[in-house]
Amino acid sequence: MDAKRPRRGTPADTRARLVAAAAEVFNRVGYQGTDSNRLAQAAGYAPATFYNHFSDKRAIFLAAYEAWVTAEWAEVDRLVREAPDAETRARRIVEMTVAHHRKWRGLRASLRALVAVDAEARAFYRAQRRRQLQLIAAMRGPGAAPKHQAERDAILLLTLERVCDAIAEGEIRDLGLGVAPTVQQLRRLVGRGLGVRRPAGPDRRASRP
Amino acid sequence: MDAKRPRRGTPADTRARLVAAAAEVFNRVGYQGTDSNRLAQAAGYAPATFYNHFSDKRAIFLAAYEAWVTAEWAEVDRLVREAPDAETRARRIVEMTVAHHRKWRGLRASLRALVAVDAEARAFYRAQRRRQLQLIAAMRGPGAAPKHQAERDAILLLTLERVCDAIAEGEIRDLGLGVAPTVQQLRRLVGRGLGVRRPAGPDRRASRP
Amino acid sequence: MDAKRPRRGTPADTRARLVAAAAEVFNRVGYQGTDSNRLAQAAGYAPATFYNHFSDKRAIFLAAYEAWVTAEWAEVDRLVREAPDAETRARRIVEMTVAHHRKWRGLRASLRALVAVDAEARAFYRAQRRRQLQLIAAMRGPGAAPKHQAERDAILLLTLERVCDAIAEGEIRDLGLGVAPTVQQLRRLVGRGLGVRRPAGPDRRASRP
Amino acid sequence: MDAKRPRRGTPADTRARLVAAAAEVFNRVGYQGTDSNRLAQAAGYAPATFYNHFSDKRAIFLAAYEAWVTAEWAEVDRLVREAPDAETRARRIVEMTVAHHRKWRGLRASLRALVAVDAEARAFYRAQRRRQLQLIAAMRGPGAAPKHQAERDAILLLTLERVCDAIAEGEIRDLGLGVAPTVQQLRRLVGRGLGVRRPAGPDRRASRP
DNA sequence: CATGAATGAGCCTTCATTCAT
DNA sequence: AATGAATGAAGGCTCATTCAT
Repeated sequence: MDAKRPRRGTPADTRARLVAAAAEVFNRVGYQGTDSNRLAQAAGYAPATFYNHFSDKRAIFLAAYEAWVTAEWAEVDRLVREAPDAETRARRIVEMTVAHHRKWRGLRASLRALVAVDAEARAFYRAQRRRQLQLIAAMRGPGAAPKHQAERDAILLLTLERVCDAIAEGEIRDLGLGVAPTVQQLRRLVGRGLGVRRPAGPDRRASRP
Repeated sequence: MDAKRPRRGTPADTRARLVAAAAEVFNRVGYQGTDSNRLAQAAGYAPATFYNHFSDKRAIFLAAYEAWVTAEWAEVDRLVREAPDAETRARRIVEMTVAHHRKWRGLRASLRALVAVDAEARAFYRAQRRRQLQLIAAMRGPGAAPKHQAERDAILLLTLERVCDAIAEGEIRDLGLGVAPTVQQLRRLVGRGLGVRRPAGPDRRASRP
Repeated sequence: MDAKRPRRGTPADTRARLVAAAAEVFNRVGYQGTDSNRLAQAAGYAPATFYNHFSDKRAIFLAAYEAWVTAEWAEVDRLVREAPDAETRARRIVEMTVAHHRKWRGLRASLRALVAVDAEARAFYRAQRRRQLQLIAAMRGPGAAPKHQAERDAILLLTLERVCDAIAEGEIRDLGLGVAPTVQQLRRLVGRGLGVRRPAGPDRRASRP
Repeated sequence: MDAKRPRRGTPADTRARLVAAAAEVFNRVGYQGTDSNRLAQAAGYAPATFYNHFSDKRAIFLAAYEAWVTAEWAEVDRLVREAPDAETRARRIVEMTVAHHRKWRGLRASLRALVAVDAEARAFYRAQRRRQLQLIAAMRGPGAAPKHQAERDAILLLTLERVCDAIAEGEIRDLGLGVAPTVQQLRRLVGRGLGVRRPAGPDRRASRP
């Protein structure tokens, strides 16, 4: 686990190494499952070095979360811009979210636990959420929004997140459900939520009398 | 917070007092926010008494969770049976879920954190989840289920839970959204998910050609 | 250094053992020279036991100081009451003070250092000082006090203490001065300060024209 | 508190800046209340620079103490030489000592704590003390000294110091005593100790038969 | 069964000091 | 000489757990 001694780099390098190592450790063993000494060691540093860069464990956790959120958005943004049509866009968003949540499931779980208990973490988390909603609104583009569109968006976002967590954490599989159909349903929800007009087809709702 | 000395009752009484006190404490300060000595003290017992009834902190937490889930289900069950029609049923389920999540938001947050990290807690949680899905299936009644109905139900359940958590934790309010419209949307989702046939009306979907 | 495990006594016994051991350790290596773990170990206990009885190192230090001051006063009180005449009384007070300061010189040094830096320790110390001045006033008995008697008493008390510290710490000896003559001068000062009327004799002052 | 970067001067300049900054910091927060990194920073240097000039924290403390003692003596010397008569001299010595102790009370408190615990600091302190006693002897001038004059001088010096500390630290005030009367008594003691022959007057002692 | 003093392993943090530049 | 990032040993304190009563 311990990296080689990378003594004497720029502070920014050291900080980045600490954050990267911490993200990996938090993701693997959880926020409560480690301590600042181990995080330093995982990055190849001595305990005190940690405190030259972060005031405490929470601070590095929020830094790791921020890095993660930034990376995720950069990708969402790219996907949205490159998507040839709305349906592709919805599909890619779901795929990307599932992949991200799979990779960072431990970090995400720790995040929610911390948010529940720590006011500063909560504020930070809410700020990210607000930006996500703005991104969704931007995707839908200008135009007369139906009533309660903001609340609908929030519900969609929470659903996407929660179901992707359930997939990532193996909850869906453990319940004897299929991941592929679940993802398919998610795509439908996201497509509709973002305004995809679907053609008539083998859809349950469309075939109703 | 410390209860008066309730010493000497049946062991079952002691256990029940410990669980009740623990539920309250966990809900208030979180799983990580307390320790077994304090839990015993909160129930009016000495530290060692705790270990006469539970192997460790996780055990009492799961007991508290089980009690909570049992209570919630008893109420859901009653609501469902007493509801005069499907729409009322949906409304009551949402209201009850919001209320429960509001009251036990701290306990729920701790639960998810523990589930993410602890295999036994996870198994326990999954078992509860399975029973919830069975209950939903039972509500819809017998009959040919459309394709992927189980996955749809799971998504609905997760959405209901996650959005109720967001309401309970103040996330909706902090995002500048309305709780009432959010609840209204939830009712619609639950109503549809459970098979309510809605009359034509001022609904966006209904106005499609 | 470590005492045998005296497990399971009354809390008061444990506390008393901790205080006694701490007084000895503080006196030997100073307040800064030890830590709570070592204090517990010196009394034969585990680190955590310390914190069952004291909130921190300062708390046990003040407890040790209080015990010391109480013991010293009990002895002063006895000496004063048993002394057949004022001169004997003065002699005994000086002797006792020298002996006490010799025995507890390390503790006293730590006390002054702590008082300089810690407000609570200071308040505690001042309270003891006030009682000492009251005791001196009581010794002199009722009657018209000359002007500024309180200030004279305070100076006398500080002088007695400081010179006894100098004797106890070896400062007098290191300066090439005699301890016996120093003590003799102190006796004279204390005797006069407490109102002894000395007969004419081979005293410098008495021989003035 | 951090000084601007004064880099590059003679080593002696650097050393002097470090000592001056350290004296100020020690006086404010005590010897234990700071560390070598902060001392360097307070003087505007990097941590390692400290170790280019001093072997450890104790060394710079003793340097600061030496500078202080030197300054104090230079002033005492001047006062003594300029004083028109013995009474004025006594008054000025007391005033100066009070002022110095007021200004440097934190440094002095740390000094005594260190002297109690550290042999080298003790030796250094004793050397200064010896020179003070020589100065006092010189003040009194040549001539047949009464018996135990050296011990009397030491007691006088300790009394002066200790009472001035009590004034500087607010102990006198906290005990409900007057600073002015205390200073007045000190002047009397110093005047007599240094051989002032006081005229008959409203003094308690003078009224003796 | 209930007690409660005692435990010991270990987490969080600091600080005097070093070393490559 | 000055730097400043890095260090590692250790101090202060906590907590899940035990055991003799």
